[in-house]
Amino acid sequence: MLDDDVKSLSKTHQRCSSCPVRHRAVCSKANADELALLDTVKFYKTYQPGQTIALRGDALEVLASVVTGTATLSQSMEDGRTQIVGLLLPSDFIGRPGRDTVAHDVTAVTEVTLCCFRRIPFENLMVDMPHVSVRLLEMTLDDLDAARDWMLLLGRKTAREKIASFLLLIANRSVMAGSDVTTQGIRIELPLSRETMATYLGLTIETVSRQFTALRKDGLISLDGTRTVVVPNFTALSAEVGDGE
Amino acid sequence: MLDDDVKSLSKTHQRCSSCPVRHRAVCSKANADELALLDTVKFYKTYQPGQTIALRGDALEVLASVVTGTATLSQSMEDGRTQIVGLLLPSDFIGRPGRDTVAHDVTAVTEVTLCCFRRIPFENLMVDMPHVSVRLLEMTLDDLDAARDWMLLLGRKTAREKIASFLLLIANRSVMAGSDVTTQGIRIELPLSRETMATYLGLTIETVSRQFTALRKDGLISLDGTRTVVVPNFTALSAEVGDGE
DNA sequence: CAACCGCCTTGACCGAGGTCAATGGCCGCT
DNA sequence: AGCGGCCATTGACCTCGGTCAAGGCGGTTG
Repeated sequence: MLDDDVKSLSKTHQRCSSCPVRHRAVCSKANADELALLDTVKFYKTYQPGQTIALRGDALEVLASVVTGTATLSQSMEDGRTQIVGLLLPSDFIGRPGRDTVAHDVTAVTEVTLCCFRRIPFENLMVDMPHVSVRLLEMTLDDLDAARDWMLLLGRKTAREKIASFLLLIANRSVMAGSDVTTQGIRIELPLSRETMATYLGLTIETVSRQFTALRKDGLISLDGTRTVVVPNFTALSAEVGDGE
Repeated sequence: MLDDDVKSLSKTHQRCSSCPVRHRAVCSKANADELALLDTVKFYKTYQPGQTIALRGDALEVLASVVTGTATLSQSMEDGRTQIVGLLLPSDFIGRPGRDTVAHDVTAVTEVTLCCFRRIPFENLMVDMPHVSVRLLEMTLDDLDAARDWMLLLGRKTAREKIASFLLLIANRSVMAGSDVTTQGIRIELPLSRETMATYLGLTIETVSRQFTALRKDGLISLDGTRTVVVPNFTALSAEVGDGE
């Protein structure tokens, strides 16, 4: 994973103390000693939008935390049908200790910066970093819950419910990140194109588009350009999701 | 979780040495000391087919390994639409250390026997059982992979592909468990009713039924009663799955 | 042995969402 | 300004799988 031949990537080393995901990533519970250990094996890499970060079946040499940007985890069939099985956002962890191949394709959506650890040294250090392994188990359990919630969406929700669920997911996140909440409503930037959303939601691009216009005509959202959505009434949109949030 | 008031459950204590899942469950890497620790907090419980083992939102007081039988993990919407998000088979682990509520409904499909651990003592013991925590992380990562594979099935596969995938899943498992492989083909017992399969595959019961007859008419399977399937040509059925197995 | 019940199958119909194709905006480039 | 590329939207049509409804089959009960 993490192809070394790519021209566009930069390698820098940053202080953990100024890291934007210091308090949420796999290292969030690490003490000073543990951070010092991590520091000995970590390095940064940057990927451009659309760039492949890793392919299913590749040798798994590097584990990483997302520092900035958005990436996708996806799974494909031979005929090209593909399903995004996870969104990777800042603080999310990529790769699995104890495995030697990559399980899913990883692709950069925006520009992505990773904080990387070579796998073998990281695994060896894990026994000396109990807070890191505990945090990793915790994050993996969270990912598992998220994956299972998404299974309900993929298997049972209608197109409209899928779009509403997705918008609320992004809205919740961007509110947490401290974005625009005005009297006009909540203003959110979509990190994904229509096509990527479709791949995430198990829909086609046309259906995504049609549902956006349907929600707009029903007054549940308004669009400012193609990537900015204003949600005037959060509760009204929540009612479209189908389940109890 | 694990309702204590139910009449039909039995509580026994068994020797780990004769446990059928000793080499695959969360305790599989435990040494003698660790097993002795587990022994101090473990007890058995049995549930009848259809019985609820735990409900989403319940206080999570007990963690458990499935010893025998089949159970489902499921997620429901207010209007009753439900999706099975995981199958629990012998050696699978239920519950998550570090959480205090149940995340998904757990239901017995067949008679189920669990090897239970009270959560708090188990969590406290975890620090003294490194092999158990490592194994738990490993199993959780496997579950996550399985969940993500299932997302591809739910989001992108046709009804026929879903059924074929499911049959191969069960076939693979029953071959591993050492079941009937004759010159007539592989004989498999379905652990689930049509309805439960439908809930697992994101289909309706009618569609499941129709696809079974379609596969039968195409000579890919033959049915012996309603719960026994014979697969004469494993490779031919594999071709119906759509992806590279 | 008839009545019943749970589960499965089959048929007729319908509709949500996929497919195919044309059109429209936005932006950078010359 | 004009052109071309990319992405999004819209429309017309079709199909897969859902819905509704009617049996069928096997096992159990009186």
